[in-house]
Order: sequence, then C-alpha cells, then structure tokens
Amino acid sequence: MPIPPLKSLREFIRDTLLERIARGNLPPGQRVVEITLVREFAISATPVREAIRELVAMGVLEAQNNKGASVRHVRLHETIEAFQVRAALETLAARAATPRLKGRGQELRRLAETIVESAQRRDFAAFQEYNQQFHRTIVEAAGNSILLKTWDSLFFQVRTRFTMDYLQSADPVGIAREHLPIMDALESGDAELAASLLASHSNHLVEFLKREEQLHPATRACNLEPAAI
Amino acid sequence: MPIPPLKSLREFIRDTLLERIARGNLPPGQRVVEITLVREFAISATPVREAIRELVAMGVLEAQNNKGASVRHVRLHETIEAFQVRAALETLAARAATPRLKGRGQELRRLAETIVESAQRRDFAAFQEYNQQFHRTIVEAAGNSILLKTWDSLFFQVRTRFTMDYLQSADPVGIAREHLPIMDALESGDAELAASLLASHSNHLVEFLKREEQLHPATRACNLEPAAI
DNA sequence: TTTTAATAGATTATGTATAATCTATTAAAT
DNA sequence: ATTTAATAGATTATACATAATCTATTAAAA
Repeated sequence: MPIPPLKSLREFIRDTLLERIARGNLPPGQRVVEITLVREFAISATPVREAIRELVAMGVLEAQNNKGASVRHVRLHETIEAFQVRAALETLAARAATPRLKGRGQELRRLAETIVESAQRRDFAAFQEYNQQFHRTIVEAAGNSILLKTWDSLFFQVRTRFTMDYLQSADPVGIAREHLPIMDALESGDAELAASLLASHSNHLVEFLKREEQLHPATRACNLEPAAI
Repeated sequence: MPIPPLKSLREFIRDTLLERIARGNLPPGQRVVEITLVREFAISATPVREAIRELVAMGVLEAQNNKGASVRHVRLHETIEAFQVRAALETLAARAATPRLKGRGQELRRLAETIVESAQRRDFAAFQEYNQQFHRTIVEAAGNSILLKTWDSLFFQVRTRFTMDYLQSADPVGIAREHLPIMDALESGDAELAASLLASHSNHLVEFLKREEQLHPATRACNLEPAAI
C-alpha cells in the first residue's frame, strides 16, 4: 500500500501561505506575522517560522533580522529580467527536448489549441494557466532536472500582473497562436527553428514590458496576479 | 556610521556549516545532526534547525521528514546538467554584458592571466577560484540581478570533484587560455562572438564529463571538492 | 544453522511553552 | 523641536515534551 504522505505542520503552513498568496488573499507588502498564524491554527511558533523561512528562501516573502516577513513586491523590472532568463533557459530546453518529443506532440497540440480557445473566450486566467503548462511541458521534456528546477524557480517573478497586462493588450489571439508553429517545429524535429521561435515568442513579451517600463517609469504597481491554482 | 551587521545565531550556524562543507570537513553523505550542533555550540535547537532547513532549501543538504539531513551527493550527471544550464545563462550574460564591458576589460584581463598562471603552476584550487570569478564577473556585468542569482544557485552542483578532474586532464593551460579570446571579444564589443566562444568553452567541459559518464557508468563517486574559500 | 519477525531501547526529529531580545511608537522632558 | 524614556508588539532563543525512526537483540520459523 502506498504510504500516506503525511505533511509536517511546516509543510502545511507553507502550502497554505503559498495558496493564499497565489489567490491574492495575501497581497504584496502584506506582513506575515508569526503570532497571528500561531493563533489562527492553534499551533506553536516553530513550524510557522520554518514555513516563513522557507518562503523567504523561495523568494516569495522577504524578511529582515528581527523585523519579520512580508509578501514580496515583484517590480516590473524584475519580471523583465526573469523573462529574459527564462527565454535563455527555454532555448536550451527546445534543443534538448526536440529529439525526445518527435512524433508525440499530442499533448502539446491539445495545450496549444486550448490556449487559443482561452484567448478567444478572453479567459485570461485560463490563458495564463495553459500557457504555463505548455512551456513547462517543453522544459520537462528536455530531461534535465536542474533545468526544470531552475525554470520553476522563476514562477513567482513571471506570473505577475504585468504578464496579464500583456495577454490582455492588443492581440491576445495572435499571441496565443504563436504556440502553434513552436509545436510544429518541435514535432517535426527542427530544434533550431523551435529554439528561435520560442526566443522570439519570449522577446515579444519582453519588448512589451520594456515599453511599459518607459511609459510608467520606476514606481509601477507590482501585484502578483491571483493564480488559477 | 555603517550599521554593524549582527548575525543571528541561525546565520552563524548556516555559514559555519557552509564553510565546513566547502572545506570538505563535512563530506557528501555525512549526516548533519541537530543535537550534535546544539551541544557543540551550546545553543538551543531552533536556530540550528533553521540553519539546516535553509541549507536544504539551497540544495546543499538533503532531508526527509522525520529523518534528518545530510550533505548532498552531487552526481556526475547532475554536474553535467548544471553546466548545460550555466552555459545557457552565460550566453545571455555575454550578450547583455558586452556593451557594458566595452573598453573596461582590465579586471577580466587580470583574471584571465591569473587563470593561465595558475594552470602553469598546476595550482588547480586557484584555477577553480579565479575561473569562477572570471565567469561571475561577466554574469554580474550583464546587469540582470535574477540572472546573477540564478547563476549563483548552481554553485554547489558546479564546483565538484568532476570539474577538478577536467582541469587536471589533458591540457590545463589550453583550457585556461580559452578565456583570452572570450575577453577580447567582450572588450572589442563583439557580443555574438563572445557568446559563441563562451558556449564552446562550456561545451568542452560538458563533452569531457559525458565521456567520463560513459566510462564510469552510473555510480561514479561524487564528492564536493574542498574549495579555496 | 540461517533467516525472518518482533520488540525494546536509544537516537533523532518535531512540536509546545515560555523567556529574552529587539523594534517602533508614543509620551515626557530638555 | 529634538531627545530621552517607557512600553507594546513582534522576533529570536531556550528548555522541555512528544513522536517518529533506527539499531540491536531475542525469539520463532524455515
């Protein structure tokens, strides 16, 4: 029988906080106070603190010595940087994934179609979600566990309101359709084409965000988009 | 006056453990037992536990629920994966850093020369150290803080005995000299040349490690090289 | 005899309760 | 107005209790 994967209290608190942050219940800047959580869940402080520290290590919370933690603001500039890094990672991913994906592109095809449909329905939460899945599938297929972990670590910087702004701007369906040729290239085994299509796909987003940065210099608002987890 | 950056006990323990691991005093697989550290430093368990958890989050230790932590084994395959990711990151770094480095290459030049000298003296610890500095300088110059943080996060997977094996193999001075044209390209402002030279520089290492993997399949030893910190 | 299973004791991790320390805010004093 | 003192709130550290895991020994079975 499969062992029941008991969560420690630390893990429970960590996941609860992550969920609240993802849903937007804990907005950026919101303080995360130890004793409040202790009282809410009627447990002791140690697991709460460990959970908070873990989220700090993940970059989801920020903390200073003796001053406690709060939900981290992700600035527009940070999102731009994160997408530039992600693009570099996905170039590697495309090259490594292509030979492994050749022929079996059903999953990607379904995702790409779902993304286009979501865009047509203007269901941007679904767009975000399936878009994330599409890209992650490629990275996963590369078969490099460190690549995957590194890519995953950018989640919080990437899934922001700014990204949502991009999807809602100008031509959502056009953006969604960019996934189709990427998938074709992967399926047909043309690694270099897949890599360069993925790169310019990311680049469109980066260019949009850089224009935003020009328009609203420095202190642009910076909220995490409530995710559709 | 510059505020004295008091370390918390957690930070002290964390840094102490990191140092011991880097020096090789705590070899891979070695268990890191809470109560032992508690007794050694005559403090309470909480800061020790927090330090351990932080190192687990960093990937330096590994832990399971209710079983404790130990120094993580880095397998050859993991080092290969990490260098592939690092190469992708450095491609981005080279492109972004080139315009910012143009003209002011003194620092890189000094480092590149020091690397060659270290190779000639067969001082491989120094080789490792300055090599790391050379690459990090480029990544830093790219001016993308997330890129830098991501690159840094690969440190533990990259600084292994396998890397040392590569430096000591065949032609150390030849490997060291590969940094010179990279530096020239950066200084002269040829971003694409710098990027492709960096890529093949990494690639030589990856190819070597893959040959090692063929020769010693699966269960190759996997120790962290005592670093010259 | 060898292997397997059960169990008691030791070791270690996890959780609780509380004390000490630090930070920031407000009120009093210069 | 600026500084100092007092205080409340929150973080960090301590000491202890409980629960999980491991180890070695013993008993039973093959």
